[in-house]
Amino acid sequence: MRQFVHPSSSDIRLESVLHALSDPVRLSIVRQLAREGEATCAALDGGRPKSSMSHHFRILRESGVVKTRNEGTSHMNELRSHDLENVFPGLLTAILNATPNI
Amino acid sequence: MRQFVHPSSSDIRLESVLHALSDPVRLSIVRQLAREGEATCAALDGGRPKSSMSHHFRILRESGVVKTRNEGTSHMNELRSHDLENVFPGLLTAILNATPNI
DNA sequence: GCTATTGTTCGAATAATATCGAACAATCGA
DNA sequence: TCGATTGTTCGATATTATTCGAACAATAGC
Repeated sequence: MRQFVHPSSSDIRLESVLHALSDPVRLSIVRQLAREGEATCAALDGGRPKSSMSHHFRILRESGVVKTRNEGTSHMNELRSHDLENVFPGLLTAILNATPNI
Repeated sequence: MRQFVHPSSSDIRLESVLHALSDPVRLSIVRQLAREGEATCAALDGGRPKSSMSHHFRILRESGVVKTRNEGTSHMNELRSHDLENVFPGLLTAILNATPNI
């Protein structure tokens, strides 16, 4: 529960971002973060076990999609929208504009 | 070697597209198709075994990224740029604009 | 029809991911 | 300091992907 791995902007790889976002659970996390700005892990778990969510947050973090900071006992997550826009202009926007499957 | 599975535009799912493009081999196929317009499977194999490539082309086809048509004994592939643009505006452009990793 | 060419399909081995309970770590408040 | 709360890490299992040789299918040309 110590320091998180956050790649620097220049280390964000397109394949990793696409892989991170190709999972339904993670994509829905990202959509919710886009709506709400930031949220704790618990607020995003949708009833899933903590260990599963922790895994998904790690993938999102290590791919460069999400930034996590400590906030007391909880962890606050936000999208790295600016960094992503710098590295892959238009990508996150296009993904967020896509209609979620019915 | 008969009819290929090509989802209709409305059946193209974002997760599937992202997953298809999260693989380095498939991403490089897509980049090459974007440059050259269309190409046969053989022209895109980069020396890899045919069975491996056939697998990747299937993923690209079934996710809706690529359209394959018979052309004699060979198969001609092209990006479904228009369909993708309609369903996920800006997505393919953003991905193709991203600099390939060095 | 025979042969060469181009891909697909099958099958099996290997690798990578996902899922989740249980144990652990860090912080807050009483 | 003792719980309670919030996540992470570990370990084990299950599912899914990747890779590739070998066999098969379709077409073209002779």
